[in-house]
Amino acid sequence: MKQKKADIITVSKAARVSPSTVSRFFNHPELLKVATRAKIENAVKRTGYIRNRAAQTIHGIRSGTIGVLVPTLDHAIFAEVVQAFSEAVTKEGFTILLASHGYDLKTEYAILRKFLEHRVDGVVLTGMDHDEAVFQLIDSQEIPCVFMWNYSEREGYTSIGSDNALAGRMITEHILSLGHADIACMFPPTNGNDRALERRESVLATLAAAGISVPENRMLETVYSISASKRDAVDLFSSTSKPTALICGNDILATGALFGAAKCKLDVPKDVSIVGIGDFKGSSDFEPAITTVRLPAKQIGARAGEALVQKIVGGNPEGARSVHCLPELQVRHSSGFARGSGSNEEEALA
Amino acid sequence: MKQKKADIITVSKAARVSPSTVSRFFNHPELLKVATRAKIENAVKRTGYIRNRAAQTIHGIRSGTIGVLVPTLDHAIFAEVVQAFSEAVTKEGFTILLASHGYDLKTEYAILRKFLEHRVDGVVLTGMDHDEAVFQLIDSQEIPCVFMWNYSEREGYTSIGSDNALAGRMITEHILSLGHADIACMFPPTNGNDRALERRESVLATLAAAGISVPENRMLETVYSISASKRDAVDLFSSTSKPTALICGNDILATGALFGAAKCKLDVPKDVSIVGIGDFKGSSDFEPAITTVRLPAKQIGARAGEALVQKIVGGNPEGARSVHCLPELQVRHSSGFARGSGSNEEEALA
DNA sequence: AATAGTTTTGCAAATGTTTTCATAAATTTC
DNA sequence: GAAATTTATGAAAACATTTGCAAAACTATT
Repeated sequence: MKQKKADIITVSKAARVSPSTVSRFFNHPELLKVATRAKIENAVKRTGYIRNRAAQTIHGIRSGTIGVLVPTLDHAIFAEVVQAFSEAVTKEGFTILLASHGYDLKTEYAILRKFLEHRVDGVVLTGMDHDEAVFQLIDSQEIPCVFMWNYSEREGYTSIGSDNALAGRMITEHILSLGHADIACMFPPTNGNDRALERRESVLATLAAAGISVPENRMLETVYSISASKRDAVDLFSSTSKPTALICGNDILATGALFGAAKCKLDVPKDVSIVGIGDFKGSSDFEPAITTVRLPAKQIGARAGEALVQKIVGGNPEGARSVHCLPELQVRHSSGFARGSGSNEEEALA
Repeated sequence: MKQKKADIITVSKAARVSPSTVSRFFNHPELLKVATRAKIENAVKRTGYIRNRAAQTIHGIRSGTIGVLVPTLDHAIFAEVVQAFSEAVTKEGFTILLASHGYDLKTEYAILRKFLEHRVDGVVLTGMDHDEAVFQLIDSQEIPCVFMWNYSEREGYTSIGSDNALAGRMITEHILSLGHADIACMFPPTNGNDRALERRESVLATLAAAGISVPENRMLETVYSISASKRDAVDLFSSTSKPTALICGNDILATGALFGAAKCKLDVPKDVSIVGIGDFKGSSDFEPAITTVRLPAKQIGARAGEALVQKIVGGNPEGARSVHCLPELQVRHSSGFARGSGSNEEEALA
């Protein structure tokens, strides 16, 4: 029996009431008599009816969806942010439409358009580095929008995240405070990735301010992967003159670098200090535990979710202010005093 | 100027054609004269019109969305599967609706219903362990559906994934082949997680078949986290009689266990062999590289995506057959011969 | 230049809901 | 127990599209 999918009319017939009454059953049940409610409830069961949000949406009712746009889910950190975001908005009844652009800003624009075709109630984008068309589209469509991951003071937009430049400065100052002067850096490619760019620039600037410059061959550009960073670290550590410290643009690179050091039989932190940025999931349990700057991914995701929901249901699209989730230096065991810097100090807890 | 959002009528007026013509411009452009196309194209630009998929959807046209349901994105492995899936279906013009149920089967059912309200064109679920109502709903709604991650021969459903029991057997046989008899196990809680359950059962069964039973205190139930598994491993390794091998239900647990071993100054694999299941991202680069059974997450995600698209656009909902993505033993450096093996031959009756 | 044949376009109905307004039913009040 | 209220329900318009059908505008043919 090829019965068509039940619609509200099917239900209304089965319950011997009008379609409007069935609609009210779902949207304003308190307006119905208990008896009528029961009849309809029963009819819904029998017919297997499932409401059609598409049909509701064309009445200007919210679609109940939020578009989430990240570079990739392959980096655990974004997955974590998305998970936290998702939990925050699910609680309020929203479902997320998810897509990744692979660091391609044109793709990002195309996806945003697609989200708008689906009439999402709001969107979250990652970072502040976007095609100009993206900003224009957001403005012209007046769609509630939050930028997450970076904190930025760009006028007229809400961003929820951390200040990556600050994070870069913090980790660098930590390394400097340990007396290091012979420092190498390892950062991911920065195009389409303003987070990485800001970190690198501020690390370099902080070093420069301390009178330290990083020579070309100590400045590694390494794709985001443990195997690549392990390989590059092995190369670095195999050279005759090793640096006393390696600052990595994120904890994945630091992890790989630590494996590289282990492979080269280097003792961390005695022979070399290795630090990251991000404080990813395994970082604190690593042996040795990784010194890093914590960027509170879960908090960022959750806050971004709340802020966006606020914009959507709170009605005041200007409402949510940007919030800066402060980075926190986590001094652990992968960093120590520079080789031959003064005497053999004990580990100093700050 | 508070101009309302442009709809197809706004465009039709701007282009001085009828709404139907505008509709055709998008859906069957080849039916229009070049001149008309140009007029409309121009009008679309001027008005900033964005198509409304919700309105299309109520005509029975596909919504262009696929519902993806995973336990959580916090486990990198699921994020990876989702990423691969997403890439596969995005290529075909679909957008994904993503939600996680946190291993709660009732929540999963609720989310599935929500997906159906959004009139997704298809759904992917993780694993084969679901509320009976979930299967009923899928059957009654005749929605294209693929189960990913596990391979199963359950009649009438398409599953794309690996055989977890086989994976468990493979890693156990490897450990046995190295002469281990004093074996501990560490598995995550198994409720709502058939993958973990199948692995554990088959590991235990394989050991039993070899005449080895795992005493209560060597059978660890550890939540999926590096810190928990590190802690539990430290406890295990601190006891007076250490096992010669530890089989972990997944690579995250194995990673934590390796850190635990490092903390206890144990040499892996000389003092103890530690193996996992999954072959997660960092596993091959870990020091020592982790012996594990590879479950091809990327492949599973991609295949699942292709299969589902096939079901949706290919029209034949029965079309896509289940596919088994074979697990592969990866022998690396975290496993070795048992301490003092050779003299340790217990009664081996088969 | 009239006719037949095509191609292009518009009209109007249809899609599955919600909502306003009006009416019918139930309840309260005197 | 009838009138006045209040509450519950239905009819019909509205939402943003698509599409079958018919009319209009071209082309080709003679």
